[in-house]
Parts: sequence; structure tokens; C-alpha cells
Amino acid sequence: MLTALLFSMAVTPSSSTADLILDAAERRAQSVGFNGFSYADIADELKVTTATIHYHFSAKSDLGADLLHRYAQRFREALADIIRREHSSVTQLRAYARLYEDVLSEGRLCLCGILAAEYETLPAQMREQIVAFFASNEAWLANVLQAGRERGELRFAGETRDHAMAIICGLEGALLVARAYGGVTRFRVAAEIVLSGAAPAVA
Amino acid sequence: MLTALLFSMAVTPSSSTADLILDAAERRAQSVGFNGFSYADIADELKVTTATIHYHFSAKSDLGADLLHRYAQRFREALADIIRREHSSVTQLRAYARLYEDVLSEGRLCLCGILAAEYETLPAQMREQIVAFFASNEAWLANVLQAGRERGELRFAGETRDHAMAIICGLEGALLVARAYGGVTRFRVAAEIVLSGAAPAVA
DNA sequence: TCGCACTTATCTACTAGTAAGTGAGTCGCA
DNA sequence: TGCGACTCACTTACTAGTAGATAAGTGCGA
Repeated sequence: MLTALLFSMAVTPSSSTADLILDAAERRAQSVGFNGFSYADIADELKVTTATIHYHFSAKSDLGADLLHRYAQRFREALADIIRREHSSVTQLRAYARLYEDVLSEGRLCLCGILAAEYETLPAQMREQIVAFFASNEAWLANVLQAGRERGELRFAGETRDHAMAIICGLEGALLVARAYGGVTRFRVAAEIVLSGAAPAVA
Repeated sequence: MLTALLFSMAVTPSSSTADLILDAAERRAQSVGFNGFSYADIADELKVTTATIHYHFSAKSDLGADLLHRYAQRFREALADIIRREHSSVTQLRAYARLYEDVLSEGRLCLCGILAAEYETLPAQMREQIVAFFASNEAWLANVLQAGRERGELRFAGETRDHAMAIICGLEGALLVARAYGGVTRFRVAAEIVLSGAAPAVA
């Protein structure tokens, strides 16, 4: 363990080396992509050797799979939290978009968004995890949209699932484009239109 | 020249080696990204050595800049062509979305979309070219939207430029997500909603 | 004979990955 | 209580392979 026992009672919660590696890898993956960082980059940051990383994640594909597993779990928790906190479909959608915005304000992208760009180069397991992420987001959004329509909070024509998909596409694209061109402000404007387009009553 | 003079009169138009290199690099960049292919990949495909590629593009950043220059030029021509061919803003928007769909149906993404994901790893010149691409697309779309609104073909609230941006984000995102999750059909559905959201009269 | 388009051969830097070893700590047992 | 066996978390030192890049040389057509 990097964090000695001395620190285990400190205010800062002690993190295992494996967690610190995942944290560093996640930050880098959300910024430069999975192929954009090396074991050496993380090793340098954590002041360990690359062999240490191999000890915890024997292959980079394992690191990637663990990365996506943890990310998907955290995202699911965030979505459940939104349902607990917000009781109108309109504020739920806004909170959903806020999840994306917060990531961008740290100069990062959605992990699955940036990995979708690298999709063709990724191992099979990671591909499946990315697809599963989009599917579960679509399902969550479809629930929100459906409930909103039934309660009269939202109005839109056509399939609920299609609109859910369109929102994901709009937000992922806004993240991608706004990072290069326009920043957080532009993301916010685009996100507002994406939500209002799929659910006019939001505007 | 790879294509001997023998073929210069053939049905297939003769391409210089530099063009063939750009063609191969473009296909790969739109599939696996700029960092996802190497000089060796292209050299293998074209049955030349990597030194040949260096002869035409001394550094990979030069190749990237030329790639983006050519892509942006072709895109501009395609946009001018749409204005020439289509005379309603509704069909112009559809044709614009079709540009994206055609790329996806070949298993590729918009070059600037996929490079936007790699933005942090790219040389300065390429970054500027990517930003310029989005800016010129935004300007073109804003013109179409503005004219459509003035002619009563389109109806939407707020800034024209913001809606233009939202369309770009929606289509780029749909490309990204649909390649991994759902394919061309799903792209088409998402694109339809993106256009109808920014311009309700399209639906 | 000049020079364009290209090859051969090579370089350094970096990639993921591995084998072997080390020191600290824990466990079971007499 | 003390000691050997063992495990955990790591390092050192290394590998094969690949990245972009370069210098020097070749062949062929104008």
C-alpha cells in the first residue's frame, strides 16, 4: 500500500493503490482517451513503477474493463440519486444534463463518449461495456420521458426510446464539440436545446 | 508514382501517391482516429515503405494538417452543392444530415468528430483546423436556419446560431453513439429528432 | 545528367508486458 | 512467546515489438 498505516485514520480517506491507479487512469482516459495514456504516465504520476500497475491490472484491457465497470456503477448511482432528489421529469432531465456539464467543466468528456470514438481499437469486453452503458442510459431516460409524458409535464411525438437516444446523442456530441469549440457555456446552450427539442415543455 | 503512366488514361482517374496516402490515412482516421493508425499501417496497405510516406509528409502532423485541409475543402464543396441542389431549408437540412449518414454507412465517423475526441493529443495546427470546421458548419447551418425561419419553412425560438450548434452536436453525437450502439437505422431516427427539435416544422 | 520518387537500413524513444527478487507483515503451530 | 512458512505489495531489470523519423543511396524518365 502506498498510503501507510500512519495515514489510515487521517481525514483524507485512504485509497488503495489499485483505486489510485483507476483514478489516474480515469482522468486521463476522459481527457486523452484510452489509447492516449500509457502505464508509464500513470506510474510517473503515482511515483510507482509500471510493474506496480501490472501487479494490480495485469493487462491494460483489464484496467480498461475495471475502469468502465466502476464508471458505470457510479453513473447508475448518480441516476438513482436524481430520481430520489428530483420529482419532476423536467428537473430530472436538467439534472441528467448537469452530470455531463460537470464533467466538461473539469475539461473532461464522458468516459463512454470518448471511448466510443476509440471503439474500433478497443478489446471486446470494453466494447460490450460501452454499449451496455448507452443502453442503460437510454432505458433510464426513456422511463423519465415516459413518466413525464403521462404526467403531462412533457410533450413529444413518437417513440419514447427514440427521444431518449436523441438526448444521449445530443449531450455526448455537445461534450465532444464544446470541449474543442466554445466551452461550458456553449455546452449549456446546446444541452438546453437538446432537452427542449425532445421535450418541448422543458423550454 | 505508384500508378504508372499506363493507367493515366484509364477509367479510374490516376491518383498521385500523396493522394493515395491521404485517402488511406483518411479512411483509417475516420475509423480508429489519428493516433489509431501508424505510418506502417498505410505503408502496408499501399505496398510502399514508411520512408515513402515521410517523403511526402515529413511529419505525421503534416499529414494530419493536409488531411484536415482536404476534408474541410470537400465538406465546403458538399455544402455549396446542397444549396445549389435543394431549395427549401427543410430539404437542405435533410441533405446535411445525409452527409453524416453516408459516412456512418461506411463504418466511419466525421473526421472532425473523431479528432475532437483526440483533441488534447493533437498538434496546435490540427486543433485550429477542427475548430474552424465546426465554426464554418455552424455558420452554414445558421444561414439555412435563418433563411428557413424568414421564409416560414422553419419555426424555432431563440438564437439561430445556438440551434445550428445544437444540430452539429446532435449529429456528431449520433454518429459516435450509433456506430457502437444501433447502427445506421438508429442514427437516422436520432437525426430526425435532432432536426425536428431545432426546427419543428421539419417533423 | 539531373532530379524526382522511392528504398534500404537504421535510429531513438516508447509501448505493454514479464521474470525474479525483496522487505514487511501475518499466520499457524510448538 | 517465538519461529518458520507464507503472502502481499511492490521494485529492479529486462524483453520483444512498434512508433515516428532520418541519412544515404538507387533507378528511371525527362
